[in-house]
Amino acid sequence: MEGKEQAELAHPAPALLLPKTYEPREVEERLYAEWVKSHSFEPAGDGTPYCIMLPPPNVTGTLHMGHAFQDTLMDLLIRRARMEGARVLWQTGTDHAGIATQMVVERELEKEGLDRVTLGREAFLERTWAWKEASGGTILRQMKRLGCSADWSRERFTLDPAMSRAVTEVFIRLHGKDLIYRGLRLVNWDPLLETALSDLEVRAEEENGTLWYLRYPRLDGHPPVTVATTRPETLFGDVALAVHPDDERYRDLMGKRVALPTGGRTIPVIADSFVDPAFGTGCVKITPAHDFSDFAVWERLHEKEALPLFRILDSRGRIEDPARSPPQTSSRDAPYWLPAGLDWGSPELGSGRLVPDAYLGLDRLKAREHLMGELEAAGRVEKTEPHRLAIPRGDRSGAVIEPMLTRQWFVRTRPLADRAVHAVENGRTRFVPENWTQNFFDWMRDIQDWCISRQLWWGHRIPAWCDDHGQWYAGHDEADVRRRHALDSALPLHQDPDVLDTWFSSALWPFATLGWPEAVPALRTFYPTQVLVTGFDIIFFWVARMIMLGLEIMGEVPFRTVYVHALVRDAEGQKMSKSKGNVLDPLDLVDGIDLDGLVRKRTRGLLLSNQARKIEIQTRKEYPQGIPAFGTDALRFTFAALAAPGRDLRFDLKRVAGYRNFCNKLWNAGRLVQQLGGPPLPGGPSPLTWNRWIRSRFASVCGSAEQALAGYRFDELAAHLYEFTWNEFCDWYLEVAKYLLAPGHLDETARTETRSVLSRTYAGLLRLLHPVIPFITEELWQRLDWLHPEGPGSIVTAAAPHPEQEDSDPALELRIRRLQELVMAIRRTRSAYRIADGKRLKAAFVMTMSHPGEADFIRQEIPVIRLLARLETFEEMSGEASRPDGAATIVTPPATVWLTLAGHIDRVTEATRLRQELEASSRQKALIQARLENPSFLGRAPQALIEAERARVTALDLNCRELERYLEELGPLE
RNA sequence: GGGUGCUUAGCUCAGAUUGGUAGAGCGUCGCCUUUACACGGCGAAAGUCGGGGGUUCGAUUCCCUCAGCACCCA
Repeated sequence: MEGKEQAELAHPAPALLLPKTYEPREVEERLYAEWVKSHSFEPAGDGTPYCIMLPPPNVTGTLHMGHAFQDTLMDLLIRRARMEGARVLWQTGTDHAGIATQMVVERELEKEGLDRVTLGREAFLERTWAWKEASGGTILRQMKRLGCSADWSRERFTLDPAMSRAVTEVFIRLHGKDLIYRGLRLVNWDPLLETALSDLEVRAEEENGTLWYLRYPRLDGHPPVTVATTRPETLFGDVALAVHPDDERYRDLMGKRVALPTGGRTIPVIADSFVDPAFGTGCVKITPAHDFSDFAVWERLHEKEALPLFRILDSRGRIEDPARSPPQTSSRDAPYWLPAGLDWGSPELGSGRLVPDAYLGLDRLKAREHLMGELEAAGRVEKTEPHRLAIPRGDRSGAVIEPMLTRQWFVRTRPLADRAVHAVENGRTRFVPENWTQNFFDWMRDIQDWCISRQLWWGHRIPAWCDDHGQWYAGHDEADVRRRHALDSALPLHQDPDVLDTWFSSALWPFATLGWPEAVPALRTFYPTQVLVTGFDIIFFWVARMIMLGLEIMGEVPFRTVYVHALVRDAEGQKMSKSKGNVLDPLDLVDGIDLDGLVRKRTRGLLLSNQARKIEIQTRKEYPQGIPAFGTDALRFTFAALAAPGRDLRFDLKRVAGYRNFCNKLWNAGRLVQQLGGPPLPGGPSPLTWNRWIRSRFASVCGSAEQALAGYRFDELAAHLYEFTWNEFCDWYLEVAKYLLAPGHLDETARTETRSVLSRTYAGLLRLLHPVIPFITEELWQRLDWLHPEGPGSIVTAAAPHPEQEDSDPALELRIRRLQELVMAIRRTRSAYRIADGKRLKAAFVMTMSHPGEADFIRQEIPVIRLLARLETFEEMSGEASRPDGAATIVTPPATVWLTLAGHIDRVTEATRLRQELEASSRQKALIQARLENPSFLGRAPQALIEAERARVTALDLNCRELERYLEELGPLE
């Protein structure tokens, strides 16, 4: 850079100077567009591959705080890796979210007076695709506002043709290895959505229910037996009563038959130790098609006891009678099983009528009411009592889930889970924090087969065809099926109408997005990926399944590390939810929102008006001013700072304000650098104390940052960056630099050197901060382009700063720390006497006995100490000197200072101040002395510790004696 | 019922693979329009580290136990 320009830099024209306050909004949109335009986010170079898979958000989704948090952490890792020179891919895309999306479109249809059945499958799917094209990109657009540096050119959607091919191929392979099978089993059935759900899509909450005690008449003339149930309406599906084998009360009942309380059908009484004799009457009804534990009993005993199995609810949860019209499902075979010798006409099955006419077609709850009325009237109800029970509800629809007997497709998880467990045991994948490993093992050891068929239309159609004998074949299409299985072209085949669980395709995300089954370079380069960043709530939904299928299909785990983060909650620790009205939209924190806008947003679409009122009141109280615009960087820094290991994190708006201030601080440091900084010269240790010090501190913070990142401690990373930037660089170095660079304090060489170190350190700091706060650092980087003469360019691809060994100077750091303590002690004293900062005081000092060697250093730094402690003079006195009149005494390790306070000093304040310090010191001294007098301590504590404690006592003792001396000099207080 | 985690300053949270001196942000209080920044500067107050017991020379940290809270599984 030319000398003339340099001079201008030191005194930039006002127009060129940065504005006083950082204004994020304009900066962010402009810079993001530039980044995308210059392909900054696409893999480049030939460095080590580094890949993160974005957990694909639902196409129906909008960005919530959890996403924003997660996205920030991923972007931080990605940006840092890019600056390390890695070949970086952040794979992005969305998930088709079968149920959620279908619900959205069905609701739209409903408004038009249509429904999907009248529309037909083809038209419905067309409609859904149209919706996806129009509205499916919301969440990805929002991610861009957060600065996410994903490779948008590689965006994928789980229903893309290429993804579908991968899904089909995996299905065919697993089916061929008998890892996918079709089975008659109980599944969780959502009667509102009319589909099966996996265990994980069901939430059980305790609700108030009733326990009904029903009388089942005995056929042997004894009084009826009483059975307690929470689901009386399922009695039409009863196939037995069960008691505990050791239950003496029912000894004479075992093996006998009883009648149902209505309808007259008879069932046997069987013994099984699963029955809890303490629950109800100790005798329970067995309804295997509608209860998971009853089904387990049936599986154990149906052969021995000749128990049939049939269901009495249809897909919408209405009573049906399998004896009259054997039930149909969407698949080709019926969900029932009859033992040899029984058919629907047998008397044991009600001679063709399991269910009385009056109940047919009634919804299950209606049927319950009706039935209880009837039984009450017939004297079949002994009593009812209130009962708390866990009610399962679909996490999408909220409907009460029915355990329902259906035929579905399942993944045989046992062998896959075993390999996944091995992979984690062998460290091929590790969890961070580690304690999730145990959680993962526990679930994997107990894993149930995974029901992957869904009775929906929106999704990957199951690539399986059935012939008329119930034989199933998998293939890419019908022709492929015939070819693979050598089937005659005349054989009629019907494709399964169902689709696959969305999570099935999500499980293939890590390799399908990279191009599998094609052996493309991206797949070779980026699989397995480095790290998966995810919440613990989907470890089982997604993480475990990706590991299982990754191992099965690719022969290798999909990621080396699983970083499990906490879930974001509101400031009170409540889960954020629309119905609670405590949701924060991350973009409202970025751009700000006024109070009315916020209220409108939170109450829109709520069903209950009193709920809306409550939320409005609460919102107006909590955010009387609405939410100010904090900018993306402030939000990102907050997320990083909150990312301590743990299960949940409370999100407090005040934190964001604090980090907005931090950004502004950094910005204004830039203003000062703009005024004082000079062209950065090639490195090498500086001859000047403060320059050497800041370089040493910078090296140290670079090291700490590296270490924090390696351990995924984003909170520590944020703390280190914050601390260095504000409390070291700004508070000390910039203050000193201002002084040093003022005219007349340094010779030309030293000036140039100092201006260089100032610029070099600030530029390094920007690079260190960039992964966390990309926008402001890029803006500063570009506006202060002379900071990086090696080329204009964007900070996105600048090199990450690393600790430079030659910069590190721990001895100097220690000296400066003592100097800082001296300065702070003087400031404390000033503050104790309420001296205005503007007032310059005179001070004198004598070096303390314990640090005579520091004298030269302190002498040399007298001008800086005068500046920092706001002293007019700071003169050394000889060791024998005594306190000047009207001076306060300050005792610090390197020196004792007399601060002239003419007019301010008063003996009471002074004595109090000194006495307090003396008390603190002697308390500490006594504590350590006691320890040193304890023979067990001397005998057993490590020698180094003992030495250190002795040294401390000596220092404290010196300190105390000094203080005592000056107290004495003050004389007695009257 | 089984399991996991949490309890540290007024609030929100670090710290515990390695036991010895308790940390941050916000808030509070005092002083200050010092020409980078009032989204600022300087300073201060504030903690029996949930209760009890044990191990240890020494426990906020390790072990046991109790209480409260949260979540997961049945």
